Amino acid sequence: MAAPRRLKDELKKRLPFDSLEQEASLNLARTADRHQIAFARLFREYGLTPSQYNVLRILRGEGGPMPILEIAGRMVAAVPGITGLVDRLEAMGLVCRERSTEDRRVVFASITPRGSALIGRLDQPVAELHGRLMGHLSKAEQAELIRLLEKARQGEGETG
Amino acid sequence: MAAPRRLKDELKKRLPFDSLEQEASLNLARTADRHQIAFARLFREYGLTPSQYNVLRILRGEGGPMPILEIAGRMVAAVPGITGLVDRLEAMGLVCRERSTEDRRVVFASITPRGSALIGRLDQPVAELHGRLMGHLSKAEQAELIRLLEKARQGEGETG
DNA sequence: TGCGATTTATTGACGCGTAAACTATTTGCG
DNA sequence: CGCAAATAGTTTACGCGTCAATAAATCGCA
Repeated sequence: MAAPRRLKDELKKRLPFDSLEQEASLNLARTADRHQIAFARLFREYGLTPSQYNVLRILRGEGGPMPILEIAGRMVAAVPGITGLVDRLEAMGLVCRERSTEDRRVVFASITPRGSALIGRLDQPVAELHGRLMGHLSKAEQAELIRLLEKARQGEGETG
Repeated sequence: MAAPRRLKDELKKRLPFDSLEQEASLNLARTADRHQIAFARLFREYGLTPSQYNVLRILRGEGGPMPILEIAGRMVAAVPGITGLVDRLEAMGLVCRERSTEDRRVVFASITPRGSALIGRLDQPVAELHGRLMGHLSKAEQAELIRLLEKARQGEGETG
């Protein structure tokens, strides 16, 4: 896997502070982490984790029952994690499961009125937090940030 | 905690897609996640998790023994998590612990030669991955992205 | 000096993400 | 039809992050 011998191999110790790419990369990670923590705190006030909120948002957006794997597909999460997530949301009464009659392998989940009410109460605070975290960037800056982030996401599907 | 009654409360259902702030926020989260996954895959090839690599980098940068809490302080992680992290790294022989003689509450950790060798082997691939993830942005774009991310990090310490 | 508060670190409980193995159901191909 | 392959979901095992509680050592102040 390692690249064949290169001069750079000899120099790889004590680089000054690597590269602009690395600085951008680390800034991205750090900023996202900070923001994520702020959201996690908000959600916790309502008894939810970020993942749980995410599932509820997806289900509300869908409007009706949705195969569990499709929920997983819209999240960053891999397949197996979704099971326990839905388990807990079901135990809280925020979603419900039902097996498909057509294909009995498929399990649908949908948001309950109670779940809907809960994230409804979160809409306002969530919007305000988005505003607080990003609002001191001008609209032009936000648009440029979005453009750069989208571009930054295009360089990561090509090694696999 | 909820803001007093506003017209927006009545309108809060079925917003089109909220705001530019939200779009920026979600782009940030999504992009960082994708990149983080790419790094996690790389680290796993070397038997490390991102957090473990992070600890090793910090210890290498420090050069010598370092109080465990100071390691935690340089990471996103909260205090308690650092213990198990160092536990495992110690079990792998990549770091070692030693109690301070001056203040016997303090536990120092330092990187072992084996730990140093391991992340040394990672320097090149890590740099290459940074390059692959960010390299298709021009230098000017990277600099602008860094600026915007740093600015985006300034709006999140003020609620308490 | 002595006792409570603070600091440093650890432990335990819980939720999440990931990989690997497994079950149940459906599909496909001979 | 019948059995292998694919698909949907779950379970298990492990590592990490967070909170709450605890232990050990030190500090601080009467």
